[in-house]
Amino acid sequence: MSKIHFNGISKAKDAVKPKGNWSQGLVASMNDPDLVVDQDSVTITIKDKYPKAKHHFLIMSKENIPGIMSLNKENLKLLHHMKSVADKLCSKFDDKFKIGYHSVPSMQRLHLHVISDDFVSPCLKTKVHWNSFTTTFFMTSDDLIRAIDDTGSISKMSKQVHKELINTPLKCHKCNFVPKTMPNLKEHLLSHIK
DNA sequence: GTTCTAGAAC
DNA sequence: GTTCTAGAAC
Repeated sequence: MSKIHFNGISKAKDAVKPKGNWSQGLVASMNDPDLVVDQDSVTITIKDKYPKAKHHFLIMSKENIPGIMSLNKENLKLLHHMKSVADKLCSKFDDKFKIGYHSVPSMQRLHLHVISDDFVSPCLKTKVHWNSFTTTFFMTSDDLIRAIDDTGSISKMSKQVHKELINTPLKCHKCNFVPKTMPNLKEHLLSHIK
């Protein structure tokens, strides 16, 4: 009887991932000409790589602000400007839009979601996706600016509330329909398209 | 954030 | 048997 020995070659984990991890994906997208649609001295507007609706953009800060938890009153001018950029972008379309921030963002770098409220897209797949835009997990730009104006910072959402919001039972955002499954919801959403 | 997929739900 | 969800990813 003999033991099997690893020879050291089997674990080549460093060779597989040459670049930064997934949470830096948006920063990488800022340099992707296929995704950038507009920019000015302080913001870059990109198309979300995995759009959750017919139109889904991200207004990003060029300044390295990690996320909403890093904001303070010195950023108020920037926040108002980002909202202004979002409004101007929306005016190019007939669709109704939601403009706001995720309470617990997954990706690094401050980014404002600008998303049409049809939510018809192959990339919308999970309950997490749905609830991140249709519950209070989605903080409107106006509410976020008001919070910074009032208190000077964004209070961190508790793990408990985060979990509850993300696990909220599916419900249509436009009517009282309660779908049983995500495919069920996606089919229903088509009925709200003009 | 996405991909993959085991096993729960149907 | 197929659909769908939910957790790991070294």
